[in-house]
Amino acid sequence: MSKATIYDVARAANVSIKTVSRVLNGEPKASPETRARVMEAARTLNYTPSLSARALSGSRSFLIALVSPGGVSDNAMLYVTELQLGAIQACRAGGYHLLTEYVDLGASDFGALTETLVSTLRVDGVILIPPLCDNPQLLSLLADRGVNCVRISPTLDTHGDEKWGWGVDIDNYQAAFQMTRHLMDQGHRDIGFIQGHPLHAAAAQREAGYRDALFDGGAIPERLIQPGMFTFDSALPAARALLGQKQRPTAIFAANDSMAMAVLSVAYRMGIPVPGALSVAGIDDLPAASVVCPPLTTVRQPVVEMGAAAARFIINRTAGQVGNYLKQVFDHSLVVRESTAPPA
Amino acid sequence: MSKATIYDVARAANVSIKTVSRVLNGEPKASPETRARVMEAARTLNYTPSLSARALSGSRSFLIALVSPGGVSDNAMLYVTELQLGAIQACRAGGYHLLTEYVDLGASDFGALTETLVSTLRVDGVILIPPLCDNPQLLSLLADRGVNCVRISPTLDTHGDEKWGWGVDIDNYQAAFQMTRHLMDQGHRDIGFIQGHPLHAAAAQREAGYRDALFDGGAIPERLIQPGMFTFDSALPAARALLGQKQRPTAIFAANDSMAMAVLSVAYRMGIPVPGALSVAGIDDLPAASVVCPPLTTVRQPVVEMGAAAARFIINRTAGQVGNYLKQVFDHSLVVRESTAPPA
DNA sequence: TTGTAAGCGTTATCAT
DNA sequence: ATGATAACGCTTACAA
Repeated sequence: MSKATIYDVARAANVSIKTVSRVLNGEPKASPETRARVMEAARTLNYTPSLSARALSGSRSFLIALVSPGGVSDNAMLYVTELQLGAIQACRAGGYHLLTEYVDLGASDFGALTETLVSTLRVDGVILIPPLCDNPQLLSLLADRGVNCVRISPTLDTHGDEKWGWGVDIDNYQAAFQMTRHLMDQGHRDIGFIQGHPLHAAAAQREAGYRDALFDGGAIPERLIQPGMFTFDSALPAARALLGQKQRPTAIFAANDSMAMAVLSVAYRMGIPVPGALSVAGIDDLPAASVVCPPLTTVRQPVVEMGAAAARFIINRTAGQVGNYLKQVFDHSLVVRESTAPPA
Repeated sequence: MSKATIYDVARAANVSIKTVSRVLNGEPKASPETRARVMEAARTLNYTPSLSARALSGSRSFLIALVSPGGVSDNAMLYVTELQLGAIQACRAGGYHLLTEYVDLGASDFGALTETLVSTLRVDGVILIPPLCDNPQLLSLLADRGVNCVRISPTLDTHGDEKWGWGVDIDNYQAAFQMTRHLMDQGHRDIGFIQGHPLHAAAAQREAGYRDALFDGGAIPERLIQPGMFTFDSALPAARALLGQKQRPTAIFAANDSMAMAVLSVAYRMGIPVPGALSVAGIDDLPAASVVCPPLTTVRQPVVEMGAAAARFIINRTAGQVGNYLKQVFDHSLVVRESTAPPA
């Protein structure tokens, strides 16, 4: 009924608690016979070790914190759910558990957050969601305390310094390049672009991919490029500017899905049929992307896998394995749905 | 640099560790003077107590687990993010932390999950997302171990038995009733309805609200009511059935937003203008609801608040306060956007 | 290969 | 009002 302890197992298996500990932690020294006896005892007693006790005594807490920026209401944040799913799966596989914490970017006390993470929780690592993963203050606070950080789609250039943590990302340049080429393959030449948040490196990389793909011999008229902030609302004026031109583009490529949906919305209001008179594309493959009308052509990031890789990195690192790569780049894939078609 | 312990604080304040513990836990017996000295010492030392140590020694772990069903890819699950946000906020306010766990509904070992929650993590409570919150096996496993459960939008009737946990919900009947009336106020009489998952009590309650509002004197032709499962895909055939009728309804009310979006999608493909020739409404106010074309009229649940209330309940419960209410019903609100309008 | 004993940093039980 | 001291359940030296 009440929880079994290591002593109960030791007694049942007729060994010392140390032996139980050894067996359960997979340490080498233990005779197969003893090992079997201990395993058996643990199973029948329904024993699972106490995390608190392990953490208090050992050097690991078996806890990973996923830290997201609070106060973000845009649905761009939705991929966090998938990231979390991947992280949880990896945690389970490694006997770890995932804590979720939010930080308000505005009036936030990164010092207190760090203290909580390090002293109270003693987490074995932290997964940072953008734009937290690019906050130099938070990053250095964590680095000073020796916390393993994994940054999701990191922007801030760490100049190869490992102390700033490890990162997972896709090749944003290639993703945008390929999407632009997809549009061009369909016959589009007048392709508008809505930029992402200027402080986010992914934004610049995506714009570069667009520019390089489109350039291909001729200069790009600046009227085709409009500013955005990665949010739905920020793309509304950009879409209006693009679609209000006398010679309006036959396609618009937004730097992410939230903004592409804004384009869809503006086109809808202006009575411009998509993809009949306008093709629209984004990047991210948000859950909503397949549900809007028409379903959005976009680039899919393996977000679940990225979350799992992030957690795995921390787990391996804590277990002593030293992965010395500073960033892992994942494969993306073009998802062609109905929002893109050859121009009329 | 390295973490301060209660001993460091005791030494700095020139008291015993017990006194430090007392002061920090707000226990009554402590002279104001001593209290001030301890607080001061704790502040300057940047001391935060170790969760592991507290959990190991005391009766609380300061941990709450949010358990979601895994393998759910429908965007209906998106409100979990908001629920989580609320729960985290409440946790922070109470010195708690939120763990997230997933369970695969298919091949899931609820016993192992329970053991992890109870023995390994020793969580102070569990928040259960539908349809987990209605799984009798899991529920009784947790109840047997004395785990505080909070069920989100619970379905399974617990006949007022407190051991099955507490619940948070909205008044689904009223929500559907009001939405139907909104449609009727606009002049609609031929209002189609897409049902929710048959095993989910909210589905039945919403249907009842719809029926009662619409009935109002005359019987409801069964052709107006089509089956659905709360998912986008499940509502596609239902929408087609409704819109394929010679005398098609002038409005469709889907039991949730995911399905309402499916209606939008089918109408789009059939060339039926919304809201010109068809009004569409849902329930939930998913993040995507405001982004689709046209923006969806729906019912908003205070999901963030519900998450916070769930966590708060567990925290208060663990702290000894006995809230003996079995369910808290939150206010919903009609969100009228552009997908509903008077019939032509 | 196995066992003993000493922490880990708290809370809780007694005294004082 | 305050302080020793014993748990709590484990890992980690250090022996045997």
